[in-house]
Amino acid sequence: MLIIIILIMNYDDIQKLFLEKGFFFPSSEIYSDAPAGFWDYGPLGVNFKNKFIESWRKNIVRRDSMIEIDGSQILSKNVFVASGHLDNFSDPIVRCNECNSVYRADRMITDISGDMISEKLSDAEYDEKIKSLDIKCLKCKNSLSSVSRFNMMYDVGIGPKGDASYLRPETCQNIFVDFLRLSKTMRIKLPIGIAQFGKSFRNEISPRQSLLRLREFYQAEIEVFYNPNNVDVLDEFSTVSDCILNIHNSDDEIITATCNELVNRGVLPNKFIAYYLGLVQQFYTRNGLSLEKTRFRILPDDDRAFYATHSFDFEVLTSVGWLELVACNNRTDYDLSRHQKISGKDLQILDNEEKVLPHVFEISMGVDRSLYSIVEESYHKDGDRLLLSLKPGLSPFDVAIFPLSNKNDLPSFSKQIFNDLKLDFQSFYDSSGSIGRRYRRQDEIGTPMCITIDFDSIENNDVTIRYRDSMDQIRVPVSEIKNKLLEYYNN
RNA sequence: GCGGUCAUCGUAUAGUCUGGUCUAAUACGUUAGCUUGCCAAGUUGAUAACUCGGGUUCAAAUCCCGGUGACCGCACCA
Repeated sequence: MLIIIILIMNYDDIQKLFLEKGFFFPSSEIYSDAPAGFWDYGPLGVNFKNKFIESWRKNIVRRDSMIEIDGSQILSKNVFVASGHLDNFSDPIVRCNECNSVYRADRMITDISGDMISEKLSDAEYDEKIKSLDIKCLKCKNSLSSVSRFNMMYDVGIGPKGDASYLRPETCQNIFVDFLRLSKTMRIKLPIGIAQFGKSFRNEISPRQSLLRLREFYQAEIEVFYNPNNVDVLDEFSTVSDCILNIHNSDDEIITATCNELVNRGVLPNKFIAYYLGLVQQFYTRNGLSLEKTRFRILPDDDRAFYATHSFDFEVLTSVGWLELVACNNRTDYDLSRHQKISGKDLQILDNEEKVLPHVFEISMGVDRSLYSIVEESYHKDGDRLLLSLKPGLSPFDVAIFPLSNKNDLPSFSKQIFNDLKLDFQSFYDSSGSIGRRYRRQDEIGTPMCITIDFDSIENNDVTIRYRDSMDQIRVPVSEIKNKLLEYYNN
């Protein structure tokens, strides 16, 4: 009996795969002053990311007839005055005058005085408290500087005068500030999802773990605008009512049940929210994360972002612990009312004769982290074979084409097949090394099918298709290749 | 940002303590042949590295100082 040992890979193995195969690598790598937290996507990473986003478009955006925008990454200061990021996104910090240790002023005062200190005080109020409590550096006991602000947003000077503006710390603000025009030009009806995929920027104090904590990263966000008086009338709910979710509640219990049961038992507030959580679960299951390793964590009051009334973090269990992939937040009318106030524009729209300021439910996906998690769960060692079992449609290459030998007319015949496929499928041609080696190389980067042309191929006009997961081989006529590929990818 | 540990071909290691045959080695990888012809075989070549800057010294991968980065811990994580 053959025993196949399947070994699970950890963070270091994934990192090595990324670097060696050109998925991702550090930005500005050849310069010694390359800052941490910035990563470039290599050729395989780009293909993989594009396919992941295409799956997001197909299975969420197009499925629900959402509309998509692609907004500017630099936004005006007023956007962030309204959004609250200028106030809430900056931490009050103090610095030791001797050893340069940095502390959060509010937490330090809370720890030492024992009283809860708000993070919303003015700098002068913090200075006052530090002085009256005679707080010194925790490490070297020397005096502390006065309070200053560390804002996680990158500021950008515009034009010769350097007018203040910022790189967006989340993609969704574009959606809110574009809402007025979209509502007037796109004939939208509530509920309507507005989607955006793009870069966000946060000046993390200490980025770590490559793709898991970046200073410049991809988000795929959906803001669902809805009428708060009308949240339970969603026809589509039936498509997820039997979808099973793991809910991790604030009492540290795990509740596993269908969306329908979770609403009926009051674990989830309504069908509207349950529907979108179901969509997220279905999307990730389809793309390779198993239910057993995923959960929605209900965030307790003190853990939620400043704009949210309900928050559910979709998390996945990886070799580095539970990792947040998607933040699902009920932002209510926080954003639109703030933008309405600061901009002075009326952002209400008509919904069945009723004038409403829509509420917003947000599904904010961290793309880089999602890609990492999918690779970690898909990558394993099958005997001595390294195998990346990505789901159909996610692999960097759809198909690889190999002439068995470089003799006779095999290469030119193979090139013809390659040229015939490469516009419709992400194809890869390789003629060097033994055939086994070529198969293994594709296994490791997840290519699900390889086509081999042998000495009989020219005469019979047929090829061998070899499958990644089973290693099975089938013989098909050249005219059948595209059908076989479509059969696999539409499965 | 702080503290600890660390940094050598694409990757994993040797060499560093005790400076000098280090003209930096080995394996895997990559690559060009030969061979083979459906699962990382064999064989002959080739490829490619001392993190960056400064200092000590007759001589630095090796010792000293600083920068940058990585890992672990603290803090941070909208």
